[in-house]
Amino acid sequence: MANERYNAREAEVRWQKTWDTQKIFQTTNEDPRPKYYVLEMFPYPSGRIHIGHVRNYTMGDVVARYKRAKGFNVLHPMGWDAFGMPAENAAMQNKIHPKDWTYENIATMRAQLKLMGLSLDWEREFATCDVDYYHRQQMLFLDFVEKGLAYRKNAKVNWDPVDQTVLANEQVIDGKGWRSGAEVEQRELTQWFFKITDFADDLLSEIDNLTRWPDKVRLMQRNWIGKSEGLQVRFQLSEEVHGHSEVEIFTTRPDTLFGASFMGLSADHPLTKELAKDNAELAAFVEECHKMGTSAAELETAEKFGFDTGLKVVHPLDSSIELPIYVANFILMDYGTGAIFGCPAHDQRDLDFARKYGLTVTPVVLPKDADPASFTVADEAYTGEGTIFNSEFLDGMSIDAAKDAVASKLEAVIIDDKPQALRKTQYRLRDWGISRQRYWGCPIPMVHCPDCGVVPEKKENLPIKLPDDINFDKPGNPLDRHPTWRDCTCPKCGKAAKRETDTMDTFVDSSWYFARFTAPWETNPTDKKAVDEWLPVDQYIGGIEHAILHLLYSRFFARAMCETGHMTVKEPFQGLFTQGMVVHETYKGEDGRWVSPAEITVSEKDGKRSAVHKETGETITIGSIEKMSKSKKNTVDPTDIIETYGADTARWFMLSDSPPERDVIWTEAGAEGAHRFIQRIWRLTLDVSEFLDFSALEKPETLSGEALALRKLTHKTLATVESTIEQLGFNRAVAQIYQLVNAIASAAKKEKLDKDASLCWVVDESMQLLLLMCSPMMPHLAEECWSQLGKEGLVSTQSWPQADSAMLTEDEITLPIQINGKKRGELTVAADADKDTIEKAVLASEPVLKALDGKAPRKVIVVPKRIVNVVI
RNA sequence: GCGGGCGUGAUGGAAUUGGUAGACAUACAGGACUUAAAAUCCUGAGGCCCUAGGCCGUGCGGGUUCGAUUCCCGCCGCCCGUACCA
Repeated sequence: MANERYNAREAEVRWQKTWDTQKIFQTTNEDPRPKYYVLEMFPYPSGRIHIGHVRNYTMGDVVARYKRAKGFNVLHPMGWDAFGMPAENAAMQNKIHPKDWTYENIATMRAQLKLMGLSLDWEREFATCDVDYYHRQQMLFLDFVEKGLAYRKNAKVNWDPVDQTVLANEQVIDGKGWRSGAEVEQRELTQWFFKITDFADDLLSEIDNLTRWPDKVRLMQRNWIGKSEGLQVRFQLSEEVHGHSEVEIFTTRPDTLFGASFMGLSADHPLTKELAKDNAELAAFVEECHKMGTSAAELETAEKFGFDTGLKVVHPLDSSIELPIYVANFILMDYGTGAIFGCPAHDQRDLDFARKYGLTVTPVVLPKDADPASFTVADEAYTGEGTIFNSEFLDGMSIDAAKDAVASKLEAVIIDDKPQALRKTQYRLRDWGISRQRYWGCPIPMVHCPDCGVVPEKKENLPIKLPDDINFDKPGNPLDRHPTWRDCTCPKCGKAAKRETDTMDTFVDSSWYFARFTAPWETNPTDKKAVDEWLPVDQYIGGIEHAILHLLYSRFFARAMCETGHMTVKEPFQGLFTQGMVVHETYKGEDGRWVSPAEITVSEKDGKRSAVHKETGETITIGSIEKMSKSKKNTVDPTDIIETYGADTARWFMLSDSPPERDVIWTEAGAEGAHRFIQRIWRLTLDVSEFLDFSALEKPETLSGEALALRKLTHKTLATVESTIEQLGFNRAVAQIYQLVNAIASAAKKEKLDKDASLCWVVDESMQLLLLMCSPMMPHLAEECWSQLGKEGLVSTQSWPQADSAMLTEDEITLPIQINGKKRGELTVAADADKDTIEKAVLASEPVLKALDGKAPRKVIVVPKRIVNVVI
């Protein structure tokens, strides 16, 4: 065995330079070969790359390199999702300008990424905070305004009354502002929205065609859009109040109308607002409702409260019944009409509410086999199937029939020239609020003119640049208090006017960057020819946390960009893969402070792992495995890993073991194991280059013994690696490669090779195929070994090899024999043996004869090429 | 609360998608080489029972099936999203 160690640090930089000077990863739009667009979700420039990035970008890089070898013109770009709150937080805490902070981070992270040897086209790089980029985003915004896809309306925000500023949901902790600790209030502001609901139906139905998306993501998007068929019903008030004579509700369960025991209004319902004007108690209740954050999780887990208005509505199907009207904190103004009827027996929230306020609970859906006389609902609402009862003319109907009967009946009732009820399709999806009262985002290019109102800025006046001379000494939006930035002239009448100071949600930036990558130099947002050729992205890779919002917003943007003539592809991502997180153990010192993995040494004794501080010797407690985070200090810096072991080790480890869609635990041992394997391939390469006389190799006519076995294994491995990479099952590809290396290593012994010329040829072929297979995953090592073996050119530019189909078939196969479903033996038969032959052989086999003991089997199940089961 | 997912040896996981559970790797133990260590190579191993051999075993409890890690129902635990974190 050769002893020279592979010097990854030296070799990796050298090969990166070679790829760079030969520009082999730069992509031109004019290339005639079939295109393949592989994209990983671009990073937020938080400061340094983390292992999660390494995992994400390695996966994409394997696909990019593999597809390049397969003959595709591959687009594999990189950029920065560079606007957002952390830059402003850094500005407040460290007195650094958000722009400087961001671009410094980008420089650091770019340098880190370059060490990984990713096959990226860096010529196309941009950051969303580049004026060039947000200039084009402002153009898109104006086009959206023109098409009615952007508009203004009121919406609620989290308001910090002490800091006098709008808070993000994550800045609200237990209902209090994170900085001031003040109780957060809901406030209404006029804000900009994108009309994503215009596309609700298309966004929903096209999910069916996203066959290369994970089912779970498709399901989540369907549920998010939340299409439901229901009935909008007008309930008449028993007496007119403030000019209101009725309240309209939306329900998906009109079949349960006879189980209604109350009506519920949102705290923001127009009637609630009217009533609160001269009802101090109600006004106080509404204010109480507003002392909550705006996030759904918070609203829905909060205890349910109601306020009895004392008003009544008349039951639409039985005028002798009157229902009380409550204002309740769990009814959202955003969904339906902001009013509901409560049927406690068949809705859990309504039931909780009814129990709290002592309202009646009348079941109207009878489960199958239940007794109508005794069926009651206690603490759990019945939401299942059944037959309608306690419901007059609906009794005995199925749920669906009753829904239809109620709809038909109320449609026919005319009040004030309008039917009392309308069948309606409702979506849970709401329009996308994009206004942010922050500095570090894309300015919304609109002007507020005292005479003309809200007017779009002229395109020729774009870009509306962010001013640099700002500070974060005071709370609130620096754009608001900038001495001059707001001042402008009205694009319509030319008089003095003010700029909009809201900036755009950073999700806007990431909703079209994939389109911009196809022609980042273009003066328009897109080069239509380029974008239509490159899109959709063939393989998009990123975290599951983006399953809904980012992906849905991007799908909306593609549609909106189609409507405004910027492209014609409406589904941006044809293939989607969601990778898991990288997690790590946590460590705590004696005083309970978090300690980073770099500060400690872990040892194992008698199966018990313990840790001590490297410098102080202090005992360290090993804690649970958690998502890597700065606050818990359980992060691993990829640059440290690359300096210690090299980029290929980091890449290989991130692909090994864990299925890519699942979380992976970063362990030092795992990294060392990956590194040992890299050294093993290098030693194997040195051995082979020493033992083989490459000039004397000749393809043998026939193969037998170990040479045949190795060649079969090599080609089978090639076929498997190919199919697993196609499925992004990298961990399985890795396991196959381990096995192949074990086999090559045992064949590549000097004494064996000296005796067997055909084995020499097979080993040479196996090594070449091995390196080609490894190249997408460990590209630097593959180059180094390729050149060590004296092969021509760069591995990175070789074509993907084709497996020899003659090597993939077996003459004989071994079938497991089961008796009563348990494995009791094996049977070797010809691969093409038919059922009868197998059955006869099985019945004559030793374990079966023994188990049957002269009796006849009850049943024999033969699954060709799989298994035989004898039932006794 | 709601929506989605995951759970297999000491550990990461594999299992041709209903057909031999534990491939491959990590950690561990023993051996070889070495003055020694590292590296490397070889060997062992799911648990239990005294062996032949057998029993148990894929979070827990049920079900469907000749056969279930895989499908169905109900629990438990953890994770993601929940519209202003990105």
